[in-house]
Amino acid sequence: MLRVTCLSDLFVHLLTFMTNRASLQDIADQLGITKMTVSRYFRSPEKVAPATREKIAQAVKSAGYIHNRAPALMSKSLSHTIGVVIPSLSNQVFSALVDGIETITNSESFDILLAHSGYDPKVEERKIEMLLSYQVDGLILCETEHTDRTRTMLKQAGIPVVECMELPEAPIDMVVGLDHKAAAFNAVSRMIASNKQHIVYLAARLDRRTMLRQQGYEQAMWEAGLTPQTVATPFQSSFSQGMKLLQQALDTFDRVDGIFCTNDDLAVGAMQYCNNEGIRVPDDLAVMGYNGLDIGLTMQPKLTSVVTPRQAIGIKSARLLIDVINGKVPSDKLFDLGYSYTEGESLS
Amino acid sequence: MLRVTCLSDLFVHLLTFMTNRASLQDIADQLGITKMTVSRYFRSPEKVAPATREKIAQAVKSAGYIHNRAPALMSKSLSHTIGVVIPSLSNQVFSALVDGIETITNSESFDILLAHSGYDPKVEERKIEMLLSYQVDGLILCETEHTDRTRTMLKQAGIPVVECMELPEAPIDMVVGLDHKAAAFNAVSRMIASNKQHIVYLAARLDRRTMLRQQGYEQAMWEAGLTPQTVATPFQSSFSQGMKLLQQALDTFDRVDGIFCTNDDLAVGAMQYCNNEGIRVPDDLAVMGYNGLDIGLTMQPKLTSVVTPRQAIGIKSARLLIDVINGKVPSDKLFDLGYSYTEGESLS
DNA sequence: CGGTAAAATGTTACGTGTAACATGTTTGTC
DNA sequence: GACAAACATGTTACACGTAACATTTTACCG
Repeated sequence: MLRVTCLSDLFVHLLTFMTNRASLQDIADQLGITKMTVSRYFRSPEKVAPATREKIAQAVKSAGYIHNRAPALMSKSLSHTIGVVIPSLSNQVFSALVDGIETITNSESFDILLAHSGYDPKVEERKIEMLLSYQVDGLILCETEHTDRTRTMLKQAGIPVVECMELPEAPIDMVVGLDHKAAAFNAVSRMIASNKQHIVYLAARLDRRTMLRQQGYEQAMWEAGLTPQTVATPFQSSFSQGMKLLQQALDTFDRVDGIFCTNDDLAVGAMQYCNNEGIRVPDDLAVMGYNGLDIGLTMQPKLTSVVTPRQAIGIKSARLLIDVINGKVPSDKLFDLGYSYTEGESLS
Repeated sequence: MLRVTCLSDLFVHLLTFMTNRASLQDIADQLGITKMTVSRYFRSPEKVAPATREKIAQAVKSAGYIHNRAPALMSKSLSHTIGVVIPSLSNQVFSALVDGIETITNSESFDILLAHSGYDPKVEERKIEMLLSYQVDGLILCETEHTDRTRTMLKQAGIPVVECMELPEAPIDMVVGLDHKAAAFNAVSRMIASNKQHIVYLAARLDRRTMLRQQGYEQAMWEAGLTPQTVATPFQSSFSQGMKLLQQALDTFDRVDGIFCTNDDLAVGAMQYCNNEGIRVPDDLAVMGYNGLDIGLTMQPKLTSVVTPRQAIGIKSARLLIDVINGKVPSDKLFDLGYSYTEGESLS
């Protein structure tokens, strides 16, 4: 029952309704109860009498109350929110990762605050600072290169952090990923095993993961008594970069009978180039990609590619992070989730 | 100068430092000043004496203070944050859009809270509710289908909203986009003008934009006295879907001499299929894509595609939203930013 | 120096949901 | 109908950065 003792009270109510967003107090006033009961209605409805529950539900609906998490953020209790920083918003690798993360956060009633860094540690620093200012309970980062300030901030923030996708040399806290160098080594060894000798590494956007794959590639070549040869561009990788890099490789080196591409974008671009130029894959040129994206399987022949378990990495990362947030002690701080291959035909 | 009157004071300081994150008060106590001065150091440093500034800078650094926006969110003042909901995290269209948005937010010192809906209005509703709970000053949405509850919430939230990419029938507030039906009509008319008569529309993920393009396609066909024919799948579009849909079109219809694809993923998949099957583009089959992504230009022949000005849409959306947040009255509530074409060769 | 303007710093109050504890109310049992 | 237990609701205090206003300190000039 709305209790209005005088006209000015009503006026104040109307005014509040017009200008400010409704608060718990507004709902409570309207029903002649305290905001605590309304708060309980949201947090633990079973503790509110059914009749009251009904009244509140109606008042909440008519007032259009929207939860305000600001006060809760001020208390030291958990915000039930984790921050996720991905490098790019147009890469299936990270969208699958976030999908994995969300299967866990949804079932655990955690929220995600998402930010993207554009592969730039300075931007990552800024975004992490923003996420910390929202009092997130934990962070999932997809890169392992961080500014000094980022490392200091994270140390002082005192929240759990998962670095994922890769196994960093200097982990901040926990790690869920795979060994890109080992994967590259294995992939190139496969190419060599199928009698390719003049394998070139195609690389773009020279970040750490690209470098690690290069190391694996070079090790596999040296161990087989072959000479590693690389063409690289600092630009963002793309299909057209893949075409250009293959062209450049063929121009630069006497013989090329295989290419190991740092990702599927380059590999597909390169295969396009082969199609256009009449180079037969895999007879004239073996092609190995990295990531195992859908597009590789539409190629003729199908692209052979290293598959990274990105959804599983997302799931494991979120699981681990939330467990630690909830006070569990993890069995380990590092999880290597390995890799596999697409069933392609571009190798031999 | 650190003023510690007794040992227990020091102990409390240490304890605070160990367990809780440093607050403005902690910094102030350490320096024997009030937190207000420290707050000013962050908000308007020019109002703090240089000597004090120096001291605070040092204390802030050693304490590892990280700004906490929770209290500010409780005041009715602006949070200088806008929420952005995109449908997908692996689509160049939306990453370019966000890039555009960020050029503006960066220069205006606004932060972005990002969420993704997976093209699902129910998920969009949840994400919007979350963003509102963080007291964002405005919202940019990339879809025009919303649940009833979303519309109610947004009305009651009383913040400006920009719907972008499209021109909705029932706009919530402001709109920045383009007319997909008109673009499709124009694109198909071009195909007809280059003497194609049996043009099939290839569609996936049957959302509103897909439908609008279908309407434009059908209108163009009818007006030219031709019969529209569509093959569609409810699944997410992908390169392999493009292959399948073209195959299906060729199986289903007697003659097909052109395809209009709802996006470049399908178009590229379809062109792959042509490459694989020896269908000549554009002589046997004209192909028109939609979005103008990089990959289209690596094809042989280059894909002709409708280019949507997504970066410009992002810039305009953010500009408009922030202007309104800052109290300006916009000259208009709807901005149609048009479309253009890639210089492709897949048409004629 | 005196006095005023400007600069620097301080004081007070505020916003709002919730934990922890306290009080009031109903239910059920003998 | 008395009383304990369970249930429902209320009370109080708290978190912390900042706007608005108040006070103190410094700078400057005749």
